[in-house]
Amino acid sequence: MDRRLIIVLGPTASGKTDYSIDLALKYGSPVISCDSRQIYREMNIGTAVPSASQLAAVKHYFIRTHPVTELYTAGKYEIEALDLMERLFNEGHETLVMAGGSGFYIDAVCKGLDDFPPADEQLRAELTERLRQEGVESLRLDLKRLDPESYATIDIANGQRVVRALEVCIMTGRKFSSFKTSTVKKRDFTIEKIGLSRPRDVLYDRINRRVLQMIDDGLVEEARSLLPFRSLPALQTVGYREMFAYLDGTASLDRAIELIQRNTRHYAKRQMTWWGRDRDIRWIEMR
RNA sequence: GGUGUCAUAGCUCAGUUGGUAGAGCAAAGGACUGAAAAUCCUUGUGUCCCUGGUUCGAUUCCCGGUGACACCA
Repeated sequence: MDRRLIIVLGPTASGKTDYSIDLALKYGSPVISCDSRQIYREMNIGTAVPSASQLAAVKHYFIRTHPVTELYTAGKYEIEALDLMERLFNEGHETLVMAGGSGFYIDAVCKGLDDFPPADEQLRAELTERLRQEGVESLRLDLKRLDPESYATIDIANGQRVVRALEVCIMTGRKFSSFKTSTVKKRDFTIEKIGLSRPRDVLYDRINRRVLQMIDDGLVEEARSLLPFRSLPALQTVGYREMFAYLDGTASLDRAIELIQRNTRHYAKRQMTWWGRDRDIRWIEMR
C-alpha cells in the first residue's frame, strides 16, 4: 500500500484553503496545515485562518494549536508533522493532504533538517542584544574565529544568520558548519507538490482586498489584544506589526493598511522565489 | 481677468553655473538548515509638459502656449 502526501502550496491569498479542502474531501483526508503563523492560538484574523465553516468541513491540524508565547520552529514542525502523519497512515489513510505557505516548513517535512541543536533562547537573546548594540561586524569576527567555514558560506550581512551560527558554535563547542550534511532524509511516503499560481496582478488584487476585509473583521481589536506580546517572534508578522504602529499613534490607519498590503505583496514574492527552482512542483494556474 | 510659482522615473522630489539626469518610496530579481509572514542581498525605469528662438549643443536661458497651485481682482 502506497503512502502518499499531497502538498498544496502557493503564495498567500492564492486559494490554498479552498483547494486543499476539496482535495481532502476527495481522499477522505484531514488537512495538515503547514503555516508558521496560523499555528498560533491567539492569532486569527490577521493570519487568514480558515473560516469556522471551512474548519467544520474537514478536520484541520496545526491551526491555532500553540500559544504565541511558545517559540515555534521548523524543527518542531518537522517532528510533530511526521508524528501525526505516521499516526494517520497507521490509522489507514493512504493519502494525506497538507496545505500551507511556509516553504521552510514544507522543506523540513520533505527533506528534513540536519541535526542542528534547537535554539537556546537565553543565549540567542544575549547575542541579539549584542547585534543591536555592536552591529554585525563584531559578531562576524567571532564567527570567523570559531567557524571559518560558516563565515565563508553563510550570508554574513544577515545578522539573524550570524547570530544563529554563533549560537550553535557557542552552545555546542562545535562548528555550526559541522552539523550540515546536505543530505535529503528518506521518507516512507511519496510526495506530490501542487502549486497554485495566479497572474501577479490578480494575486495582488486579492491580497489588497483581503487586507481590507481583515480590517472589517476586526483586525485592529485583535492586534490591540496582542499588544502585550508584541515583542515575541510570533508577533513579528505582517498585519500585526503595522497595526501596532497604528495603535502607538505613529501611523494613520490608512497608512497602516497600505503597509500591510505592501508587506503582504513582498511576502508573496518571497514565497514565489522560494519555490521558483523546485522542479517537483506541479503548478496549476488559477483563474 | 491680472500677477506669481511650479511642470524631471509609477509616486514624492533633487539636480544639471548649457554637454540628454539621481535619491527615497513603489516595482523587479535573488538568497535561505530550529524567528522563515522572519532576516538579508542586488537592480534603475525617463520625449526632463509642448511649440519656436538663442547656441556647436537646450531638460537647463528667452518668447509663446498648455496644465496645476497660490494670491489679487
